[in-house]
Amino acid sequence: MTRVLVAAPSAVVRAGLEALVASNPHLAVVGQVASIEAAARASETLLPDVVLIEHEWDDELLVPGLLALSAGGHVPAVVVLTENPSALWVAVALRSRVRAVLPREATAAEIIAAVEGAAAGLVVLHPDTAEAALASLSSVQTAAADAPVQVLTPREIEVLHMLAEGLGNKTVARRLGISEHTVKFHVGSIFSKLNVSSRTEAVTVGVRQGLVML
Amino acid sequence: MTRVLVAAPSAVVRAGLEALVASNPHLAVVGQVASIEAAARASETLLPDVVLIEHEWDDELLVPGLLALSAGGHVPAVVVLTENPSALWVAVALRSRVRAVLPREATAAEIIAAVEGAAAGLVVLHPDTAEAALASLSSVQTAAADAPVQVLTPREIEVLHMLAEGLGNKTVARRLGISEHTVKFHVGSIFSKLNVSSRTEAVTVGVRQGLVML
DNA sequence: TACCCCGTCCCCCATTCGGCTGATACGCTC
DNA sequence: GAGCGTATCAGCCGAATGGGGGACGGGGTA
Repeated sequence: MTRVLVAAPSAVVRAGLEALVASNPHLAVVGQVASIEAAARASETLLPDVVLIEHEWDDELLVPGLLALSAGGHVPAVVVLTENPSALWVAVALRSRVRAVLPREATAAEIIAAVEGAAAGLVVLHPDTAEAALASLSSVQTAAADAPVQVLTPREIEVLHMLAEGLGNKTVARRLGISEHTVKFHVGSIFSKLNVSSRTEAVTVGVRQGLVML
Repeated sequence: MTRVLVAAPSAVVRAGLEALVASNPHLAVVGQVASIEAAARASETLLPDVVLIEHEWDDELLVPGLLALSAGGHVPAVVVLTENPSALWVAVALRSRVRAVLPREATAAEIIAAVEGAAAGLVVLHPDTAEAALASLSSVQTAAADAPVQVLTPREIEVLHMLAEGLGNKTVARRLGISEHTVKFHVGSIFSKLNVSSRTEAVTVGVRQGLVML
């Protein structure tokens, strides 16, 4: 019997999830809480195998709670129902105890399967999410959406990597063994090719286009 | 009732998988075949929901068969048991109808969960595989590991998001309806909490720690 | 050869950034 | 009520950033 703890801010959603989970004879709901922080506390006494979390807002806000959930003596698997699971979020989540990420519109069968898979220690993802997440690792850019993928010269990519590390022009210059003026020139070229106007923006665009990986 | 077609070159393995699958009341084995090509043909008449494939050798040899399986009128989900699922193979497989990839040493509970997840249309992976696949996303992952993940205040996260967009302090100030001085204060707080010294570095660390998503 | 792109270097200059020392006010907890 | 954290505001200043301009060599291709 797999023990499930339901966490959702809305009582209606909690009731719905509990009914859905309890309909499966292999699963038992051992408790309901309103937040992931409460789930982390309740986890110590209820000892759930799986914590099923539904939440409303930014995925980032979930991170501290997930860490708290992984910090306790009893570490359950986590299933997250979220609005719009992005690839990067999934990558981060899987480094904690999150084992499944589903969109909130997931069907009953999907949620049941995700909970059971998570209980078995498997990673369960929605196809869209998985494809997006795994697409990032086939580093060869798959023609990013709008822009025809600006081609940076090898030197520019090298510089862009250092920008991503947060290095200043002077440090980049020392590391490449060239003058700071030249670095500024390269940075300027990157800006115009990526159609941005600040080094920080250049990094985000570079990451989005797969030019650099964090 | 989920209809499962078992494909494995070894009769012993087929029998084992059939027993394992049939032990679950939700699953029914509708047939056994010795190869993926045979599975593609049988799929047309047996109409399985899931094809459970166990195979011995290189994963790449499976690709033509997977394509055949996806080419027919009836397209089942596919669960693959393989020797050593590599990240790259997984990425490729998911673009066809493969929904689950497990090592051959997978436990009964894992296989059952994978079949059910695949039937529900979900992607199921073994943690090792998923981790390996997603590890490529972050080549230098030391930051998240050692640091106990500094918790930023909501306001700081808000500011960090705008930094990631490449906005300047002045623009952030206008957007938040606060003074530029206050923005600089928040940025400074972010720096010290994230232990960085430039806005660009703050963004990369924030992304790596899941505080912001690109 | 002439042309273009890449990489290198240089100057000037306005703007921005980051760090410093301060202050006020709100809400929470002890 | 005292203390702490969060959020707000202010001035100051040195350093870094970003955008102009022009110039030189080397490796390709037309």
